[in-house]
Amino acid sequence: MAVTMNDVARAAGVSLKTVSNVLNDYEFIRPATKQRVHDAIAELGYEANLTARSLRSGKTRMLGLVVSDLSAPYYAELASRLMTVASRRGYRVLIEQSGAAAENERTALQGAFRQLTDGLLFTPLAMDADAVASFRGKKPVVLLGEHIMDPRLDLVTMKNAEAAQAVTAHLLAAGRRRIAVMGAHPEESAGGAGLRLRGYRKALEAAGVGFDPALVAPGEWRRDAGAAAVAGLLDRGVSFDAVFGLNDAIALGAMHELLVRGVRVPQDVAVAGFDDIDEARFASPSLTTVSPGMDEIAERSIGLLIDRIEGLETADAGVHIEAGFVLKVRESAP
Amino acid sequence: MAVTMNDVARAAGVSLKTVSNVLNDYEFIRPATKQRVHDAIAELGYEANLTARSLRSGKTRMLGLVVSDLSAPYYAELASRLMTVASRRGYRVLIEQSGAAAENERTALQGAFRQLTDGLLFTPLAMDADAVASFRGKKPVVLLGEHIMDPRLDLVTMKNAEAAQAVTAHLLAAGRRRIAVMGAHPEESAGGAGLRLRGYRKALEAAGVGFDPALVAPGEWRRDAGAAAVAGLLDRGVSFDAVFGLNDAIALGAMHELLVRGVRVPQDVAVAGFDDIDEARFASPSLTTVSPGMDEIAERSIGLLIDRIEGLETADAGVHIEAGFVLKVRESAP
DNA sequence: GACAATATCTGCAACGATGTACGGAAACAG
DNA sequence: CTGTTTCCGTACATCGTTGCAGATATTGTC
Repeated sequence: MAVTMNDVARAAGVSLKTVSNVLNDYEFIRPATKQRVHDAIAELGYEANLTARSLRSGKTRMLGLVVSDLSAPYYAELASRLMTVASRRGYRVLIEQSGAAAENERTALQGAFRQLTDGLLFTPLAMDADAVASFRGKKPVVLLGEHIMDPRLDLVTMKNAEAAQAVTAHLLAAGRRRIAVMGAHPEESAGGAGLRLRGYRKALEAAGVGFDPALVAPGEWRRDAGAAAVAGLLDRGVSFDAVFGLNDAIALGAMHELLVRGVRVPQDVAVAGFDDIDEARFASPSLTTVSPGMDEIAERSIGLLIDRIEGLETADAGVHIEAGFVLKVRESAP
Repeated sequence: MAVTMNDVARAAGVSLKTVSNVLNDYEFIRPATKQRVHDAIAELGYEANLTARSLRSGKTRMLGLVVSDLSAPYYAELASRLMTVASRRGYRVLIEQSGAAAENERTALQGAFRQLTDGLLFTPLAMDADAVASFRGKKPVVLLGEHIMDPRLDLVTMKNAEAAQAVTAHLLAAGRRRIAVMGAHPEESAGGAGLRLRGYRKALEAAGVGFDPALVAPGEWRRDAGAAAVAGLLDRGVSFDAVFGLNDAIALGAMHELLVRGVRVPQDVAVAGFDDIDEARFASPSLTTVSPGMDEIAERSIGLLIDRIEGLETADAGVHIEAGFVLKVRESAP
């Protein structure tokens, strides 16, 4: 049987409530009593029962993080940072994988997962703004990374369109004219894919280069999908002199398939990605990409969420935070 | 205010306890009453309060996973699979990053994290068997991946030494004689590094090739450490014709540095790793490595842990499970 | 038809903390 | 020295569930 507050109270010769008051930094306690309580706690090795505390207080001091797949490098790196930042403010992060399925996203917003957490960092991939707004419930939700620009919802995002435009412009500036895009999500309106694609088209337009739908390859944001997309284009005989992967995993998969097929990178085809995961730096050739400021995103999203939870942020409308980006020019597209 | 069991009881015209009994599959309930309760639950949209349930029952239905750093690809991929497997048995996984620091590993074993979980999957990097055994407490702990062969402790591992030996033997068979090893942890006795290193030496011995300490580069298991290790060897003028990274991240970082320096892989130096993370398949050249059967590890470690928690596994001594391995020969070391 | 055995349901206490309300002591004003 | 204010500490109820023990209904046995 674990040591309870009652045991501490008895040992310190005070009431149970006084122990509770000491632990909760209640103002009016004589230093002497406070000391006695602390001594008793140390002596007995008391640790507060978090479950009981949660039941009574209604707070769990856990944040929920909903991503499609934790094995995706971007999410893994993000989750790692989020956990570190959260712990500095005394919170833990509980992760849920949605597999990008609308049903799983809904249960994450409403079900048991929600109960276990005081607030949610949510990466909506299948749900749209209206669905999120109607299912989100009362506890704070901060949308992450994607770009559902809904005035009702808090959002921490990156400059998806601008960054994608910058990458594309970089490829164009290097003389590339037939830039294949990989990882488009045709039936998805929300989500970064659409915005990044928009940035791509805007860059083309600005450069006076025509948009060719044949160069747009749909696919999930995984290495194997990138490889498959390249294989598809090559097999169909579509010609292209650059690949823009809508995220790094896709770009790296694409680059691999190009090299396997004997296509030289960057001489024959330049390759660029999006996210600047650690792997991008160490790929061969190293991957040109855009860094969305993950540290800033982690810091500010956790900050906003906890501020909402603790009532420090009280804006009625959604708070929108957009992190900056940095183009990282490397060997794959100099 | 959320709907409670009491509300359901009132709506169904039964006692609170009967609702509880229905939810806990108590045997003696008339089908008719059971139906009424279920109807009331559906009508009111009742969901059990997990915190209250935990407080009363002492179970959280959460498993703890302690790894050094979730952004390490191996751990990210493992965590993802573990979560999926656990959810099939009705458990969630709460992750804690230890940073490979002994102090953090200890608090994960004893502190608040422990309270929140019914059992632990623990990757000890800094602690040794005795420390784990003495701090582990009463709830089940299954050691993961490393090779603290302690008869007191449950353990799911891979064939570290054998697999490392196989990789090294493969390099030797290809005619490599000066095989640099990267990622050694000199002052660590527990942990996979030592075992993998042992496998390496065993292979050398079996082939009658002398062991050269100058070829052993210490370093953390990250890409940048691999790159730094290669840089160190090259700068010191140490000659070598192969690199064995004690994990894939190290090997990939090493390979990157080699290529940057104009060393051809595999012609001049062959490179092999350990773990078979997804990235290894898509690297260029693709990375020869050994697959430790991650699916099997995930499946069996979760299985063992939950069996312990639920009292289905009652062996007094530690259960030891060793997953098989498969050598994946790819371009970096054909 | 009486008694035991079994099935079905219920009430109360408890898990371990916190919120509210209040009582007594000390400090201060007049 | 009384009355008010400020400190300090306590008792009791409560969060929403489950374990235990028991009450009541139903069935079976002879």
